[in-house]
Amino acid sequence: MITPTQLCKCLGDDTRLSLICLLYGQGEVCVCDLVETMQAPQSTVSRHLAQLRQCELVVARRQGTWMHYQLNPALPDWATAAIKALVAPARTSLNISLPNAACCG
Amino acid sequence: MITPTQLCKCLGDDTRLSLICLLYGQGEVCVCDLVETMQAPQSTVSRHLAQLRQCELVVARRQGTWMHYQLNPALPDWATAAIKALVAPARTSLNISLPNAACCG
DNA sequence: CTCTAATATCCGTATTTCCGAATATATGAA
DNA sequence: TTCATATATTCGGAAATACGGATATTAGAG
Repeated sequence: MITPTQLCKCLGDDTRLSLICLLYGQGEVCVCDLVETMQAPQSTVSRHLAQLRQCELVVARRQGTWMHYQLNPALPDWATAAIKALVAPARTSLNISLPNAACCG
Repeated sequence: MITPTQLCKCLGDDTRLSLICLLYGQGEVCVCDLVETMQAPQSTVSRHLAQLRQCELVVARRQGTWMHYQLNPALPDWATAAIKALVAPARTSLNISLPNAACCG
């Protein structure tokens, strides 16, 4: 189970917090869309997604060659509350819009 | 003004999150009490307090030789909400009780 | 099987962060 | 002024973290 310190460590990085912002309220998003929206190297995005998966902040589902990520719907309430408080100001300060949906249908 | 990434970085360390837990809901606490309660070297506590001050998560008031710290009462709402969500589980996972009040009256 | 696309992992390097002893600063008392 | 106490800062080294190109893995198509 994730601890508050671990949650904050995970969210205390622009790339990872951006990913969380892109996933929040979006259901599933595939990696190629995240890579394109963030304009970051694929290996960077994938590495940070792995870290978010390890902390169980996100869950992944494979569909053919694509991987679809979403926020873990089973997070503890305190984690959900903290993320909810952070997403709106993070979207502003990191200049996050909605994820593109160009790669997979 | 603090950003969500900076807030999370600040809280993503056991020592600093413990300090926030000790200050939360306590009004002012002086450094000597924080040092004694945390059983950490004075320089470590002071260094982390300086970092929290720099992010404006806490404010300090000098009274003679003592410094009294408290949570910044003027934090943005989103930061207050995030901290509020984290303090209870952090107190559990970091085993934080109330600060001692032994050193200054 | 081979080829291609999507994603994950590896690896060396650069940067950041943390630590705590030692030292510096600031204040009040004598 | 000198001394003692409380706190802050400095410093060098250790550990953790981030980066991104190169490579590996996985799955579907042909």
